[in-house]
Amino acid sequence: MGVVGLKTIPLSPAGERVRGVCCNLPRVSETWAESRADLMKALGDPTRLTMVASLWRAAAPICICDFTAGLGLTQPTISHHMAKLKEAGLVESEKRGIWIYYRLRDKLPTETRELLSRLID
Amino acid sequence: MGVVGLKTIPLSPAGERVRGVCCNLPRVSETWAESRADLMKALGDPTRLTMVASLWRAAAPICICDFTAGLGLTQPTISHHMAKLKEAGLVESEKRGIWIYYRLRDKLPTETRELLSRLID
DNA sequence: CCAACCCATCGATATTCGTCGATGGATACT
DNA sequence: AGTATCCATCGACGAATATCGATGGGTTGG
Repeated sequence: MGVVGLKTIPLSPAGERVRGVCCNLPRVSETWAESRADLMKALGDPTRLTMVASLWRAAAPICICDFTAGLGLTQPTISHHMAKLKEAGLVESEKRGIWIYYRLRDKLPTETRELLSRLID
Repeated sequence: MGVVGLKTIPLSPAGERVRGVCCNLPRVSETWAESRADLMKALGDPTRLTMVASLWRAAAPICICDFTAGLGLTQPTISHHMAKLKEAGLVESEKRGIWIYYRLRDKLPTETRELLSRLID
């Protein structure tokens, strides 16, 4: 439970595999795979990736209307994507007057931050 | 074309935004977003991410049947996921006898390799 | 030659996803 | 008060996706 992997080493007379015998996989944590896949999924859409890259590079926080103007998409669509980014823990928001300012999350985990750095820079 | 971004800087008397005026976004290449999002999408599934991590850590190449045994999924399903990884340029295969051995692509782009390193290690 | 194994592909199905229009709440300008 | 702007949410719809069973082509061992 929690780890995927299996069985014993495959055998063979001449170093070849044996029919019907599948060999052991490196152990990979299921919870790790779940959570990281969720992050990748959040970044797995061109619109969302563009938004993240914009926030990554932006000096000042950005509003929904800015994205709506910049990418050729409707306001509900941008809002929907932003909600996904927020749900993935990548983005935080702050309401000021009429606007809601979005920025990359301040307390981003180091791994995530470095991953974004590799991805965007 | 090819770049998303826009317009002029927003103005305000007291440093605040002006209604109806959306400000400029940092420039993000569309082709970049498309291709990177495709990569993220390939990694955006727990099963595929587990397979990639296994291949990343594996000393020797792995067969479909190994994954079929290790993850609780059908052979067509594993084969389907592997095809997506190959289509994303992450994986290459070599047929030897009955088996088809899969491994992480040898000539993986440096960016991609470093990204996988940040993601998995 | 036949049986067993490995694998890709096809067809089908249920679910998720991206997008839009419509609606309504909140805030601010006149 | 009335109007305009910003935004989240809802409902809907088509497209993409993950999964399976069935099928068939290769390859090997008996």
